[in-house]
Amino acid sequence: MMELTRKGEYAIRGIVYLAAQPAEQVCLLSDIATAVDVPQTFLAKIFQQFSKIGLVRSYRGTGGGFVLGRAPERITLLEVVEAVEGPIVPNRCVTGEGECSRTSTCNAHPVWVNVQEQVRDILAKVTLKELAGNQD
Amino acid sequence: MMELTRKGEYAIRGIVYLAAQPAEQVCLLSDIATAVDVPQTFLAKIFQQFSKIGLVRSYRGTGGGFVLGRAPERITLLEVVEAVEGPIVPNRCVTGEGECSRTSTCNAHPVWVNVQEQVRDILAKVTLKELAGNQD
DNA sequence: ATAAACAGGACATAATTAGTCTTTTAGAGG
DNA sequence: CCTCTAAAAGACTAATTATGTCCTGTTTAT
Ligand code: SF4
Ligand code: SF4
Repeated sequence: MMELTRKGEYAIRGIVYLAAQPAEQVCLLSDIATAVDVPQTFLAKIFQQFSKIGLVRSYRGTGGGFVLGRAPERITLLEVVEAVEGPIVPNRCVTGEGECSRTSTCNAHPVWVNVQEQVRDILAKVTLKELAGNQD
Repeated sequence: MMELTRKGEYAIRGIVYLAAQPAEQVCLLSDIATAVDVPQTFLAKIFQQFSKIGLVRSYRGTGGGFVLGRAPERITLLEVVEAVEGPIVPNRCVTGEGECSRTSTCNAHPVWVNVQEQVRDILAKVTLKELAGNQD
């Protein structure tokens, strides 16, 4: 239960690698994929998602590649995970919608809300700077 | 990410219903399934798993059914969830095995260990007694 | 122009989820 | 002993999700 998918794991590895590079260093997808040991085509999809929401900036053509969208200390693990896995939802009933008719009376519901908050809180407090630290 | 499956949700609903009954009240699977709105054959599988590890006791034949295996205040939500969903593992690397070669140097690893601990802790502090409270 | 590199979409395969169905086993009652 | 009841067990199926690949297009530097 509650397992990060490979996509999520790859996403973290990829962007942490970027965060570990010198600022504004443009990196080739092929280099990142090799370095973090992820299929390049798969990582491409992941970085496209990052790019759309500005977590990374991409440059096409010769000399192109990827650069981190913001300073590493201003990107949290929560953002990275939610970018590719969607919101953290331990049970249907915490999506906000009328997903379960029992929500109003259910004693378990607040527990899941609590789990969601705690997990989000932990991930929100970790930045890419910390994750990229001393990769030497 | 991190979503409880229907099986897990059904498991909780089913055993909470049982916990809400008078002690030693034998309940028919068909009644439980109807009450908590779960396909009976599916719930059967779930209760078989409960039975194997003693969370419930089962009786066959006429007058048979299911009874809670221990007092509701001595069964935690964590036990119930892990019974049907397996251990709570937010990422492969916290299974204990040599699942990822980067574990020893990875800065993200301790974060997942932390997530696991926090979630387990929350679920372990909730008992069936609390979940079954005032179902009137 | 042309080659480098990312973007986007369609596709393929495997694994997991969410069940159903059928047969077997155990117990209660006549 | 016979039969009815109810759970146990295992085989099976359909739908969904995960995990990719492949092909074509677009942008950009030289
Ligand atoms: S925990 Fe309660 S509110 Fe949430 S899905 Fe289950 S029954 Fe519904
Ligand atoms: S978080 Fe780190 S240790 Fe865990 S699987 Fe990912 S790379 Fe490996």
